Amino acid sequence: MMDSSVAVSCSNCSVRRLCLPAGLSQADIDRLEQVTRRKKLVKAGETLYRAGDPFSNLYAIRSGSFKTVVIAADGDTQVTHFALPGELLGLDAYSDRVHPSYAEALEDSSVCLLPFTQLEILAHQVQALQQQIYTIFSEELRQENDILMLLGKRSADTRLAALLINISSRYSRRGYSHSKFILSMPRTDIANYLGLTAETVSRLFSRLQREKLIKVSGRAVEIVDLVGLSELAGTHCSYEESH
Amino acid sequence: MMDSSVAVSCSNCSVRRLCLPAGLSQADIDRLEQVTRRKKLVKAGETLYRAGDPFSNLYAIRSGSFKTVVIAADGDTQVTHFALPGELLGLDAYSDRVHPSYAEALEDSSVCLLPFTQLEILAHQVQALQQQIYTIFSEELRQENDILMLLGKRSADTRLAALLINISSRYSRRGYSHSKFILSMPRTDIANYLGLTAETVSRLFSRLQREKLIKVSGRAVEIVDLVGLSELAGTHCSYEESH
DNA sequence: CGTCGATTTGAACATAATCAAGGTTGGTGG
DNA sequence: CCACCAACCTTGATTATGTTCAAATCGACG
Repeated sequence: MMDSSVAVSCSNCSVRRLCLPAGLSQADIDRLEQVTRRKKLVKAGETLYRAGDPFSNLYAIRSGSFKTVVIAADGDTQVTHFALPGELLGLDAYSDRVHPSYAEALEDSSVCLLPFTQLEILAHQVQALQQQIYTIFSEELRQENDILMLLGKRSADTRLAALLINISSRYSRRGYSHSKFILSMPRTDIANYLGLTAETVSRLFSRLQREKLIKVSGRAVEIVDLVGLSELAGTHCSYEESH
Repeated sequence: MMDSSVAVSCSNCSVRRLCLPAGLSQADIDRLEQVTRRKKLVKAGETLYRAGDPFSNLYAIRSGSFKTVVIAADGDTQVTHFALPGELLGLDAYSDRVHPSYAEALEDSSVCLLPFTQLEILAHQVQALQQQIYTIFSEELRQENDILMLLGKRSADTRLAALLINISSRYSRRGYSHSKFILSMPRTDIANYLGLTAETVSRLFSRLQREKLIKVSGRAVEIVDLVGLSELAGTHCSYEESH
């Protein structure tokens, strides 16, 4: 890990308000920084961790994006998450001390390493951090609920619409445009995530464009009719979850 | 809450080894009991909490079973969980301080009330409890991954097979037969959970019986060919997660 | 400019949804 | 004890939706 000497500081991190430091006092952030000194660069297509790897760190995404994938006994795979900057990876490994999924960078990315044992000790001393960890766990659970909702809905167009709304709101939360963004993942990953085939996803992009809800050009997406898309998705465009 | 005076003790609870006390010393359990004194009875069809209710307690199921359901903006519902004895309900409410789903008893049930604020304070003092809470959060996340896997798989028979295997292993963990059990939920709930219709689920039960993988009579299920069913489910029957 | 992977599009097919009856089961009251 | 009712479950016929297989096109990159 030749890049581990790179100095990292939460204080001047561009995604700190979305990450663990959110809501912490400057003094607490100073203490947090003592366990988050190391970062790691992961190139597009490389894995951050593999299924079965021992659990030692959580990873906070500084830049780039990842997909997490679980592998069934029969070798079948399922994309379970698309993770964006400020989001945490690896929480689901705690109980087994082993990562149940693998995380692969969708583009060149940078992550902070959070040694969990040290984080645990610090959380014991800093009440606000403890609560922040609970919050992140809980938010993760709630987000999974949303995905379940999405996959439970039968129609394919509803699923894609919901994913676009979801990604849009997450980009907007990062401070980027909520109407124009570049999807970092290929159609096959979107399809796998939504429980569809790549062909169907491609057709849906075409259809949504024909219906003047979005504009697509490869992985570049522009949401033209947010209200219409939200109605299709069934999740009346929720941008209020930002704060 | 007229039943709140009923004395409850973790020490002699039949599901303690599946619940929060798992792995705690007797001394720690004694302390835990001080915050878990109250229990509540919920009749079949009644709700334990509703979506939007303020978060104040976690609920540990002592007996019976529940479904948790999220309601989309368009009124559409999605069953997200079937919860059995020893399992905890309400964890996903932490971040918003509000329950994002409702929990309804599938049969007459009994739960322990765990006031989260008190639990949090105690966890701060008892390291083992703190870790147990992390573990439960993390297990919950991992379980959600399994469900995603399940919904992502295209074929309906695979989904039902996977659910049966999952429920079977959970019953076995409780000490009950893993080959014979009574499903406490109606077909419509199974269908909603699996992203199918009740008719399809009914046909699938018939088909799995015709193929000699199971025997069904209403809600009573017997798994005849566990290996065959596991192969269909794709999750090579995992009973090793018990300990 | 050529190559390879990713994407789009088309046509035939499969799977599960929908619509529509029947058939069970358990609880209630005569 | 039996009749009745209301949920719940099963089964069949038809239809809709998404998959599969196949081929053409696009686009990044050497």
